[in-house]
Amino acid sequence: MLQVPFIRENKDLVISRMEKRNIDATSMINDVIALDEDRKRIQTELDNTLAESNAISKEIGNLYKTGQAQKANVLKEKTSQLKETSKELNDTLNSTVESLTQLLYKIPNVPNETVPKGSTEDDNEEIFKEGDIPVLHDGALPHWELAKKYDIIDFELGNKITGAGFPVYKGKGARLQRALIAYFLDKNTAAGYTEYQLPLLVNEASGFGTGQLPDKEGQMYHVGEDNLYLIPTAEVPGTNIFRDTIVDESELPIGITGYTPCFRREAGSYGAHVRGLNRLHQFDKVEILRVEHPSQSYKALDGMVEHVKGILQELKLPYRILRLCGGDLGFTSALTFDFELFSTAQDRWLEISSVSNFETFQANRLKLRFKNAEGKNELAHTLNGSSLALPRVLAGILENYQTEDGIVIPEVLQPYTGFKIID
RNA sequence: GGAGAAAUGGCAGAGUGGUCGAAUGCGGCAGUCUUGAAAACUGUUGAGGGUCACACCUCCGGGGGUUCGAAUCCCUCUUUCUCCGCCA
Repeated sequence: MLQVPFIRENKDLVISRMEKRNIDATSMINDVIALDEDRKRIQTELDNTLAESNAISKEIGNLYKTGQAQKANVLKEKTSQLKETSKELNDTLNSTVESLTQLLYKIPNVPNETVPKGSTEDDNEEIFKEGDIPVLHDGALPHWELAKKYDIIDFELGNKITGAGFPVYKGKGARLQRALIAYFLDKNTAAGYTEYQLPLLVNEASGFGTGQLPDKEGQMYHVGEDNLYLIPTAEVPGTNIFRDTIVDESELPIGITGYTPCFRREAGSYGAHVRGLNRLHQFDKVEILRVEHPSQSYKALDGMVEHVKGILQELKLPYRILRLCGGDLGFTSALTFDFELFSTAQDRWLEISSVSNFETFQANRLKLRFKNAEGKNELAHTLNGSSLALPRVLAGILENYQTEDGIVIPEVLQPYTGFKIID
């Protein structure tokens, strides 16, 4: 959620940057400013009424103490009018604040100046590409065929137990998945991130804090009985660690990492592109999150990109990095880099990581602040990224590392799997 | 799930109708002293709105009510603790 003072002081900038998202924000921004002025005006009026009424109450107290009950009773009559006025003003204030808040919920984050204007993923800007695309032997298979051939992932079994999008990993498939999780966590902790194990169900306030609620609740599975949501990403419980907190400037930067399953309803996405591991309702992911001083957050974002690059280099997988265009940029993000892995057997790029700087957009909802050098409380910046999302990395390994003798395990993973080939 | 108790500032903990945004202790910060540190002493130390700055307003788990006036009384929700039940 954007800060009203920021909107007020940077009106033209906000409107022009929103054009990158193909949004004409003019009327929304004007409404925000107008509503905020209303709010201030009503608030002041209410404050004055309350001040008067407080003063009278104090006087009544004194009169009673000095035995002047008659005079006190006269004053009491006066307050009933004030009470009525303040009640009305309070109602007006509440509805104004509510309108303002509802409007602010609808306004996405201001894109960074480097975000290209664009409407679809075709307008994303490729900024880096690395890794050799392997030449596969004749009869190379897509990962869902490989999964069946080597009996390491059973999609039909998942259908039976739960439904589509809940695969069952078996034997070396399960072990490879566990190896990847351990490997990612080790890489992240070696880079200074503190490992966390987080709740997989979150309450409304948490969903609100990171921006999933109120508008995107259809993406999450909801447990109605207890009004809890299954997490779509570790970003939600991980970032909400810091909800309603004021950290000391010396504690920054904060880096945490965590492995969690992720649950996404993915309503409405069906078709050829969701075959196999490409799009699931339940998948595993290792996430990295940072809380940064505003002056350091873009440097930190670059650092996260470099970190993820390092992992993909070690895995020797072909990948590219995209700078997302305004149209593809998430609601809460100011700048996002997507990592895509080339799936050789499918001949297409698969998104495996998304690294974003949210600036103060989440912090404002979370009330995540730090005490700055002047002793003032200031909103911190939050960032996060996948490091990495499991299924598509697994798909990429299966497809890119397949040989006629079986699937070779990348060298860095062998200490984790305990085997060198799936055959 | 049943019965009871509780929720106050970073922490501990007073406060049961008016001058309480809140005693006191610890912690934090600044200063005095010291070569430096510790100790001791002195001062300072919640958040938000509002203002050029003051004033002023709101907040004692959340919401509602009683009252001229609520941290304090009533209702309700949530959470925590204790006992019982169940249980990985």
